[in-house]
Amino acid sequence: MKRVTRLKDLAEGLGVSITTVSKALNDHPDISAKRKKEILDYAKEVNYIPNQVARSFRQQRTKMIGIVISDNSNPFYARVIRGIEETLSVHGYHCVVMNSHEDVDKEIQFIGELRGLNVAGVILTPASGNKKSRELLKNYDIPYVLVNRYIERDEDTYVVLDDEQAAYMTARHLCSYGNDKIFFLNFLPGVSSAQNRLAGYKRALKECGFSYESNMVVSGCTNQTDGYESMKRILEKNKPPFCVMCYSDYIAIGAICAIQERGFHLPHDVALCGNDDIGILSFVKPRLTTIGAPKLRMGIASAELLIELLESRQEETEEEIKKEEKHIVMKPELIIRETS
Amino acid sequence: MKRVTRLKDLAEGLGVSITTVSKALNDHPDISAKRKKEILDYAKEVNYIPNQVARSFRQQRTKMIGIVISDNSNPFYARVIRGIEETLSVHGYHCVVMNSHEDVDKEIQFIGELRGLNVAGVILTPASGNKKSRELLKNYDIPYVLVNRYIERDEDTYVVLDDEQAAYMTARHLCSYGNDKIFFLNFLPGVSSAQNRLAGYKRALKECGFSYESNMVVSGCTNQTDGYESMKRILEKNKPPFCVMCYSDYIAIGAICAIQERGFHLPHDVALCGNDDIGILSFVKPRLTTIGAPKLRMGIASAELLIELLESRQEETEEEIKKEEKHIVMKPELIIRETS
DNA sequence: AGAAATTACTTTACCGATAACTTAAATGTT
DNA sequence: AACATTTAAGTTATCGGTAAAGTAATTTCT
Repeated sequence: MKRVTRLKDLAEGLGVSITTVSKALNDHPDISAKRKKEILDYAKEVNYIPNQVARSFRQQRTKMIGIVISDNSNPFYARVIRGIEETLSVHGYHCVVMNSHEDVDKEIQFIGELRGLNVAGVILTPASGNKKSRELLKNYDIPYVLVNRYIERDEDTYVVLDDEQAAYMTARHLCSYGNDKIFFLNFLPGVSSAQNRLAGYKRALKECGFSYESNMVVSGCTNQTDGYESMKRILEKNKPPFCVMCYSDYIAIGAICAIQERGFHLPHDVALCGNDDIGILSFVKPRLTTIGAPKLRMGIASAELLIELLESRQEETEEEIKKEEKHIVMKPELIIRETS
Repeated sequence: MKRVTRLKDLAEGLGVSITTVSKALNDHPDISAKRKKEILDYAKEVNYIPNQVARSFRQQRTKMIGIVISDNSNPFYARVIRGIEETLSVHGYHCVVMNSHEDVDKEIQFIGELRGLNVAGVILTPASGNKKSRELLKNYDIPYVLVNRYIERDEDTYVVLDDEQAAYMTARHLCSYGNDKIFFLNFLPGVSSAQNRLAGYKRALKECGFSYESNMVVSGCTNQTDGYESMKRILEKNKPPFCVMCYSDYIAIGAICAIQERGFHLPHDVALCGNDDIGILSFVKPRLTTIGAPKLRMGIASAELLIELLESRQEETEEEIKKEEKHIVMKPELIIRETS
């Protein structure tokens, strides 16, 4: 079987020019309906697949989007990524996913690599409030959307959860236990979501007439092990009953493990809440009280925002670069189950 | 700041030819050490990033690898993908990850898209034993490695777990309960790993003198919900004590939920085993007995195999395409915890 | 009817990098 | 010194597609 991998092969097979074939495949009005059909049929018959590399090269823009995420092994991001991918694929885009593992230097390196790949845009979960990433993206003139976290509240285009509200709801809920000890196992302090959660936590305490004590907040928990270790340390110095709110379900699982190991019961001795509502835990006992986040919708929304940016850029002439930044803040939902 | 995005800009800035710059950056022996340093320094100073699209186009091969995985939201694959990505990135490759969601048609569509992207190679978790995917990859002349599953035992290059042995070990372990009822919540029947697990299950039963009854095997379980529903149905017709082995930890979690809802206890009433040893569950009570699979190593091994294929292809002249297929079968490890 | 416009194509140029080929100067050999 | 070889460049062609500019043939308009 002769290999048909180029427009040239199609053109020769049909006895027309390369441009005619190109225009026909791109539904250009220059080509008559009859010819168009003829060419499309032939292309299909010989299973022609256009060379995206050549096309990207010629057009100076690819249909590739870079996704820099802090941790793809977290089912939370797996859902977000799925939303992104499915939305982008409808528009003919593909994704290169990179894992920064919360490392800003890696994040910066990845942005450089994505620049080299001439990606059309980037969706980024910034590893911290470090402005270098934004600077690079602007410098390289790559449209971007931040997801789940922002670098600065009033800059950029982003899709986040209302973290302040999420933490506020959780803390208010825990306050109802009438117990003034509410520990907070928080995430990395440089990250916007962690900062907003802390703010929501403080607001709830204040409203409920509890005093904020910084030694009740543990910063820097990222995974189950951190949750487990932090909880163990808390249990060494504090006797239940008390409450615990966790930045993520992952942290919560580790904390629960430590609590149960000590022989305490949820929610009787310790009332505990997670955050994210990752799917697998809905089947695990004790069923975790958590904050439901619209993970898939966050992914979809950020992809849609990015596509908007890309399309507006197509239309606009050099003069009028309308810099409309959009901030989408999604509503959290408190899901009360068995641990509180 | 003047934009320096092309070799041409570097060449003009330095007063040398484009080719000289290209050769210097690629460490070609033509260029003198002095000039090379001069060019490299300048390129670094102005933060030149080579245009991979142009390079890929010219060289007719990209540094992009397609990964078609059946479900990236499963932490099992998240680990495998991480191993793949980290290994490939060392060799300068990037990854396009696509989710087939166990749908062969999507898988086939993706392979076509990857062909259009001119990927250098593909790592694939085939959604079934359907040979079309292999045919396409061969037809398109794309080097590929299968991971976690194969299409046919003696074909292709693949990295899998010894599923037969994994199921055998699990079933033998459960046989020791002296209870002749061992239910098996298995995966999709078209998938090699599910077939091999069934074979291992049968071998263990036979060795232990138990008879194989097909109504004790439930096929087609893919997630927690399937595990939950299947277990519920089993409990309607069967009274504990009995044993259950699950194709995955996900299925196991669903099954445990159903068992506990009925008020039965693990492992006293029901002894149950999962498979995969996904990280999050090591902190969940009751701690699941499972099969440890070297997920990261499977990813690394498949990436290394693919790179081998790519490099051998570079060296070999058209005549001698040495078709060495490699099959890597990794050893499973039984991790006995609290559910058995 | 003759000019203008439209249709349906073809020809040409080009995107950025690199491989193959060429050239000029420096160096080595007898 | 004459010629061969090596070194360090520069020139040219090219990958596959598409945008822009050209060109005949046909249709429309006044």
